[in-house]
Amino acid sequence: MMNSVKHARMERGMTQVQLAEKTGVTRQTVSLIEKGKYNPTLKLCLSICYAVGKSLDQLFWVNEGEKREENYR
Amino acid sequence: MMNSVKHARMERGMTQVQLAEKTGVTRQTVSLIEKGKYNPTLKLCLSICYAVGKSLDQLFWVNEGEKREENYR
DNA sequence: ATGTCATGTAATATATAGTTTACAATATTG
DNA sequence: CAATATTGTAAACTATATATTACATGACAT
Repeated sequence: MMNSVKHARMERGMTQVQLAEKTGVTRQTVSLIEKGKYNPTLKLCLSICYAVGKSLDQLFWVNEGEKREENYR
Repeated sequence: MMNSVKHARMERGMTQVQLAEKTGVTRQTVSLIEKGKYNPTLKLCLSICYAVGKSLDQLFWVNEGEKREENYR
């Protein structure tokens, strides 16, 4: 469950605590999401998007060698 | 929690049952998500994306009068 | 009319996302 | 170095996403 939340957050010069406050969630939750150790809710994903000024695709779409289905698009 | 899952599914000529099977989830879950009554997991959102051949932004980004934060982008 | 098919929805149960508290580890800065 | 800020992580708890079973309804054939 890789994502680019950490990169986007640091671009904005935000700390995990600040992002957590802004998204109404705990610092631990932010940490685990950045580490890819859990599977956030869509609502939370959107909150994070708003907080760091990125879209869902920019933050959570896995472009690399990830397990995207072969017959996509 | 509006989204365009239903529209995308019908474009593909899929039934709720088929989408449910393809995403490894229950028909009821698909129904509730389409009705906007539930807040799916990122993993499930991605499964749905793959199944109907759309991106996260295309399916789950709320462009309309939704509560997107004023200072986005 | 009757028989499927696709969908909406409710009740109860289970898995897991997110909280709380707490401590450790690693920057970072004086 | 010491002091402080930032992050990683663990255990026990709470909230909620999802499963299971079940019933109801409308569409559309036959």
